[in-house]
Amino acid sequence: MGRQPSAKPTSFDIAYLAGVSQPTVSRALRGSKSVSAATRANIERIARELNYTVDKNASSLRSQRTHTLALLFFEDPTPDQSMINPFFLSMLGSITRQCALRGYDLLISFQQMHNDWHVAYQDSHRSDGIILLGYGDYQLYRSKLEHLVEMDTKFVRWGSVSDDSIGLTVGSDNVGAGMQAGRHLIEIGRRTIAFLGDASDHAPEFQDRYAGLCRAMEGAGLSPDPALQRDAISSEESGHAAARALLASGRPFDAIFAASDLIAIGAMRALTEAGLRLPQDVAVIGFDDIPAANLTSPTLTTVMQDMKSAGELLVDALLRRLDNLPVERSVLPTRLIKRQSTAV
Amino acid sequence: MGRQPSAKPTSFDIAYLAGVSQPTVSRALRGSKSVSAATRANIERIARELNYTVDKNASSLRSQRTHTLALLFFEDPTPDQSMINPFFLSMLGSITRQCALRGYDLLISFQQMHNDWHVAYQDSHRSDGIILLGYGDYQLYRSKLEHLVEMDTKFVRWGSVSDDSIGLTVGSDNVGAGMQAGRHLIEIGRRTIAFLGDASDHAPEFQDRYAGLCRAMEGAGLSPDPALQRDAISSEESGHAAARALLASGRPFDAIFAASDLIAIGAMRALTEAGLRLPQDVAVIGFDDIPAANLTSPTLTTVMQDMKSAGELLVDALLRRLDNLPVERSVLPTRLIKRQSTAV
DNA sequence: ATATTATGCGTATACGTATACCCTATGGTC
DNA sequence: GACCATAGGGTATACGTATACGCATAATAT
Repeated sequence: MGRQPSAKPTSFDIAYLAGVSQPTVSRALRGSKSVSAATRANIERIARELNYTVDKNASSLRSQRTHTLALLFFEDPTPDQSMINPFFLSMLGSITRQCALRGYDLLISFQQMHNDWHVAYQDSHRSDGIILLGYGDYQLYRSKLEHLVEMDTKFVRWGSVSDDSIGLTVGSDNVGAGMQAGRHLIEIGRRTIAFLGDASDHAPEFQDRYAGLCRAMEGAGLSPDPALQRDAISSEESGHAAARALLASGRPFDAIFAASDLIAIGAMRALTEAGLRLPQDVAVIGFDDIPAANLTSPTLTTVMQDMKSAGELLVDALLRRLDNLPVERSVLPTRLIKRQSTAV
Repeated sequence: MGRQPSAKPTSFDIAYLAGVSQPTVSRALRGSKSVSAATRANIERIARELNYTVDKNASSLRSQRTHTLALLFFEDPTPDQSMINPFFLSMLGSITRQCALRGYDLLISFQQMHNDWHVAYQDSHRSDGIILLGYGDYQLYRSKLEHLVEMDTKFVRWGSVSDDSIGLTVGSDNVGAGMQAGRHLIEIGRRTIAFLGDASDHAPEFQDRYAGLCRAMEGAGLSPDPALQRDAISSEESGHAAARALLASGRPFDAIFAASDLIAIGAMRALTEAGLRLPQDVAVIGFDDIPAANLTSPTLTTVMQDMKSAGELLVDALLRRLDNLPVERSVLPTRLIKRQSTAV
């Protein structure tokens, strides 16, 4: 529209045109009720005509609120590689959308985890709070989290929601998800179910999924065989190696529950290479429902996490934390997506 | 380390402790050479001890430079879906890394394209410049770009680097890539090569890839058959539909060059469903080298774009533009990744 | 020895907004 | 008719940093 090619208008310009003072402009545009309706309407009209925008820096400096959140990925195995776990990417979409809805900007960083996050983002007033995402070495992670808590950094994280978790956490019901997967495999007649994924306390989410599987099996009168659990981190290679090791052990099994789709995909490759038929010989279930899960052959049955709610809850929890409102951990239900890899 | 639990230190605090004035602190920390080495060292030491960080808002307000870039995705087909083209995600990784290296923060948004970007990011001093990414309706896109140019918004975009392109552009050598793909198919003995992808000027990148294919064929004495080109947007469904239509036409072909991996994957599914053997009956080449390309069966031969350089060049070009340095469009070479879908 | 320039730093102020505080005119209360 | 509350908006100032300018002192030139 009719826009001045001149310098950017300030609240003083508007004030002058409206015949009021600058603070009145500020009040009017921020919705203060101590401005008459007529004055406000006039100011808003002029602001629109001039294409006025509040200067973010000045506003943040004065109010000490940036209306910006920082999203940080924590993932240690691939410092240089641009390969990001596809699961987190769909989370990213969800979070950006929610930030936009709530009127917040989103700053993102894939940098390696270091101790200076509070400095880099909060102390320098780049963002009001931090969202943490990522798998990785949980022990290392944990010490960093403790540091953040100590520094009184405002943050929320995605992860395993257990009692001892540090800071404010939002996550899926991993135990429940494990049960879903286990029950489904049992329903289709499988009795000896292997689990691929780190079950130590280095990876609480995987641990929970395994616990859920075990509970489902016990509920059906089956006893989980610890020898059928193999460690794996969330990568295709790791899944491939774990499945090969399992096969090499000679221990029979008729199903695999993998702690992530990447693991499952690697495992399926190993099984196929070993001449096994899927799902007749071995049924496979993954976790995350990444896009590739629908492309494998057979297509992969998996547990889908509620990404849409995840982003909403993460952002909402963090904003409540910033406002010092009461806020509790959230646990999200999951959904089983049945595909060919368990279709008998 | 020994950190005051009190309010955040300012440059005045440092100045007081160092026995100098606040501006000297600012100069010292910003590397001005009109500060003696001794004074600077002392100031830096105190700043470190106090865990001092420059306040981003105050700094940006005063200097009128935010040291922040905004990354905007433009993709119209899926306004609500969180499904993002995997290709752009690897670009995202590359860009974030480069921003970090250059000392810039990255603001990201997946919002729908609208006319107010300059307002939302540049005019409000949220960022110094904008990076545009995305496929989509090019005609619509084009009008928006013209608007940005008119508003003197500082931006750079990823796309087809042709003479009439608007604004500063960085992109792959799509014509050259098409030639690479075509030559490879010809080398393995294919003569009737189909192309799946929009070849109209709605999608200049796809158009260029098709042009490269045609040039390769003509160079080998073959004449491209226009009937073997079928429109498709970058999605699996679209690729599936296009391939089915091609099969239904009854026109024989022994190879497909798809304008993107997603299209190729959809096409492979259609071919398999039709009982054709890959690559014996039909060889397939995709584009982008998304992670899933290595998971299909057969694994997909594809053209890889140089993501690492892409991020570097985009960021570098934009920063040069911000500094009013001379900057030109860049064209990046591509690399053919041979996999099973063309292994005869 | 005087003029000249560079070095190192302090003084003053601008960046644009938000908010605490104060003031003026109403209107209603007894 | 003196009294107080309220609406509506002005005045002053703070947020923390960066930069134009000026002014010494010291270094160099002539």
